[in-house]
Amino acid sequence: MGKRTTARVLSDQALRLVADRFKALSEPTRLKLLMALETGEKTVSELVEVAGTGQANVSRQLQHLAEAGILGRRREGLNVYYRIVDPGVFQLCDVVCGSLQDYFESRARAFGG
Amino acid sequence: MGKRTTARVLSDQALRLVADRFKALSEPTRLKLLMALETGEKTVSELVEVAGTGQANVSRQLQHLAEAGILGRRREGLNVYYRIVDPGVFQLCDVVCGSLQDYFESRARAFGG
DNA sequence: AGATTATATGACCGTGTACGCATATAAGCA
DNA sequence: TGCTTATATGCGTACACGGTCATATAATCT
Repeated sequence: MGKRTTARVLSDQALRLVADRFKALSEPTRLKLLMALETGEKTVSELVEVAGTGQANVSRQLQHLAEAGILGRRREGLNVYYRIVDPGVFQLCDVVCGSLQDYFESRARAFGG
Repeated sequence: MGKRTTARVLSDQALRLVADRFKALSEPTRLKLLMALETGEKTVSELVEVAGTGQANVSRQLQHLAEAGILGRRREGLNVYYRIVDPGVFQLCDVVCGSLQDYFESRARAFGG
């Protein structure tokens, strides 16, 4: 699987969409919420416990992720349950974690690790 | 490959690193530069042609990507060549593109596509 | 109806950053 | 030494956005 010889071509509009997807994952708070949701749907209150920030902010970040097409929303009485609807998210995290591991391991070796 | 039953656990520091990686990919200009580099290393001038923005900005965005560990830098005379050093980048783009495709296709079906 | 609980939203502040303009640095050549 | 070209950087501006506080909305119960 070498380098491409033909350029990947995406319209500016498509590029904007891809960039927005990445932007949705570019904040620790949102990543923390996603990790908490990996084991199943949770209410906003439950997520506030985990997030380490206020309820208003959690509500906003959840909305952000929902608008990005990553989360789904379901009301049940007083509670609102959020859940992951885009299965690709954790694949992305795995790839990034792998890259970071490679990155730091190579630097560790550079110092005689 | 179903849902995890045990929570993914990443320290706040690790979360920051992952978020920063995603942030590096969260701008159309930077994505455009990466796509242009997929077929091989290029000089800043060549990249300015593609980017649709000024030389100063291109230089900055390249630096941003280099500091994120995604690009490498090599000087040769007057020119500076940038190249991809993190092979995971395009895997990430592919996953995102796949997710977006699923997303819009499901919405297309909702309108009788 | 009113009281209570869960969630969302308006207003605001501070910070980060993309971009453009001008200028500085680096490298090669006369 | 200048002169030219390629790249980087300081500065200013505009804007987006995370976070907090206070308040609004939604739903349930008495």
